[in-house]
Amino acid sequence: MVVTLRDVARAAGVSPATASRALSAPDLVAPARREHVQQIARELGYRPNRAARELITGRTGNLCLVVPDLENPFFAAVAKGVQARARALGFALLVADAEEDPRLEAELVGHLGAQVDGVVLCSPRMSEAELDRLRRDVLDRGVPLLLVNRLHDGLPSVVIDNADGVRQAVRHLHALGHRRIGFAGGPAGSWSDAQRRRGVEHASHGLRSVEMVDLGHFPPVFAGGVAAGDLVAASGVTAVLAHNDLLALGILSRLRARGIRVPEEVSVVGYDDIPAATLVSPALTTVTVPLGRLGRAAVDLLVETGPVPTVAESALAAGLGAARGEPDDTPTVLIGVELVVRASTGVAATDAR
Amino acid sequence: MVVTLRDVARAAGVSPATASRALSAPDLVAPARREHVQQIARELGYRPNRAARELITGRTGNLCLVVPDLENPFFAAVAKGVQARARALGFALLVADAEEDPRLEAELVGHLGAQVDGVVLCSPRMSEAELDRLRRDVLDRGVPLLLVNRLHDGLPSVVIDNADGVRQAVRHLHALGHRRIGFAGGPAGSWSDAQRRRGVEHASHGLRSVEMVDLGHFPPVFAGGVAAGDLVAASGVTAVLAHNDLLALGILSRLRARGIRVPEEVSVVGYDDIPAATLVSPALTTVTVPLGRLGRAAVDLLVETGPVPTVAESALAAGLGAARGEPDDTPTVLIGVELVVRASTGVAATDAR
DNA sequence: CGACGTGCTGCAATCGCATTCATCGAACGA
DNA sequence: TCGTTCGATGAATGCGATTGCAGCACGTCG
Repeated sequence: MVVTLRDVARAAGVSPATASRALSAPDLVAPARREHVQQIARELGYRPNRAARELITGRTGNLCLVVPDLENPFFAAVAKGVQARARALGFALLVADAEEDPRLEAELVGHLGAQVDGVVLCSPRMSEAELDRLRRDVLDRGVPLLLVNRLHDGLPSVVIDNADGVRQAVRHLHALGHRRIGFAGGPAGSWSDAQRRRGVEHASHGLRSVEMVDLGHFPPVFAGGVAAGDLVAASGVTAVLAHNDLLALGILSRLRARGIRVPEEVSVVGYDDIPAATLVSPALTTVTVPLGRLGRAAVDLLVETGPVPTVAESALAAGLGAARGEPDDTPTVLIGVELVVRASTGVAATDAR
Repeated sequence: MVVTLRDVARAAGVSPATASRALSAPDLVAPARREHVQQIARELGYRPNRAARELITGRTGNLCLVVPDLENPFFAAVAKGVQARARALGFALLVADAEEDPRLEAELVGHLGAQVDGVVLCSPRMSEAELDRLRRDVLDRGVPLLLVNRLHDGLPSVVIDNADGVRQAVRHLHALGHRRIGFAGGPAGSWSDAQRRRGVEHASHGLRSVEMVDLGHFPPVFAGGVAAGDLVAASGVTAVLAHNDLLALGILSRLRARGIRVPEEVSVVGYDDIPAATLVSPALTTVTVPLGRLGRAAVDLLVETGPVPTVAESALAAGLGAARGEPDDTPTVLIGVELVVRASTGVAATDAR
């Protein structure tokens, strides 16, 4: 029924050991014999049993991705990149949707971490404490864990260059003559919100006479943007930078519904460049984040990081430092971003509004 | 380091056999002892090794989902539903993105099928022949395979009630006074295009004096809709029904760009109700497909179908018929749909255009 | 000509768990 | 009281692949 290694070995007239080596450690077998075994294996349609292999090698050939919401285009794009690179490297990908619940995220990492060779975690809102618990788990179990778009001591990560993205956006608006610029932030607990907020401050310091107006925190969804839109209108800014595109689209929609013209009266800039950004009119000026590349980079870094030394080994290697959770040099990849100017930004209105 | 069943057994003072039974066949062990073992297992943080269990039971605890494009909101929504239900049933989910390539889809099903307990396949464009090859593979290997939104003899499937969706849309337009209605179809090879096209014909037969105008086949993306938009304008229809929302959004955008007002001059109806449908203005009237429910239903049906009898067994059971690939009664679930009326449809223009 | 690599190959021991089969004691009926 | 049955338990086996170790043949060098 199903072809096993013994079948191949028998058919090729060698021992199972040799057959195994011919297929997965070719240098150890004499060339002629090696070819022969491989040929037989091909003919018989032999497929190594992954469970058996995993049992003895400890490697599963699977990676795992945990995201808050698969339907969110941001994470969908990351997932696509992760999936592509994983497959290219010969891994299958387990995907888990945590339904926006940080506790569930942690649980999923715990459960799935046991059956994979590495975990990519997108968790903008998990608490630092929880994250630290996961990090310790990782040290215990030797399953590498990588963070997307978030930094944490002791965990490798791939992050977006938010400071630069925000800087580009602010400079763009400044160049168009905007001097009072609103910032519609993301959720208060979100790591990337904190990042971008800091980026905004930093960017505005470098420019003359720019005043940034903090419009507050909003849920990073369309409805959040609708609420934000009214604040934009009331604040008297001539431009607004939103935490992400969905928020920006909500703002756009609300402004238009209230008869405020975009970009003539107010310019709007988003972040992420999700597909819908080009489907609306005016098309959204936004910061495009190469999410596919981000996902691929995540897998590369994860695999390159390799099996994590167990807690005992790492304690030996690093003295007590590592065991006590002190920051060490964990690899981080920075993903560059680019502003794409579309129709939602324009020259600032000259008359005082 | 890692707790094994032997450790639990030793700590509980029983044999590994009893420990195993206490945890996975509780009725076979005396209540007191059972509790005790379970308690110990909990204290030690015992986790059964999935590879070992798989090796002996043949069950992996994983399901697999193959989709053409994870970033497509349609498939993202299905994936979310599949994922949720799979987890609820104790399965992990392997997700594979086939990059819109039917050949890759088949290959993925082949590879991943070997390491899962069931496969959910979304493949609108795979050829019938290829599909049939997969079906035969399934019989060989005993891995259940389920089709989403497509029918094929011998394979269970979950399909959308396209005929009804189209009927609702056409009746809606008819009620608004439209008499010449355009249909912008999907890709020529697509199964659901054929379905909807048939639905259109059928629906229009039931109504007096409705003329359906076939505008042709279009790639089911925004750009396809832009092209379709011009055909809509040239065809003199007062309403158009698009194969899916992306297409409809493209049409909407093109019509507006050409100064044709929606819905005053032309009404537009989409299909699928993707998130972006509510983000544009006018918001898109469309047929909402409960994709999450579809995904969940798919998993339920897949699991319920259970392990497929091997080819030998089924041949015995069904005589030569099954082996010769004759149609048998494979279970099919029909997912109902609903028209949601938004702002892109209105009363037909009374003046001849 | 003998000792010692060197290069391949096979034996056998895992890996962690489920499951079959035999055993043993208790409970029950006669 | 004894035989029988049944329920609970443990010892042993095997799932399929990998791998340390030993053995074998051959070549080389002293």
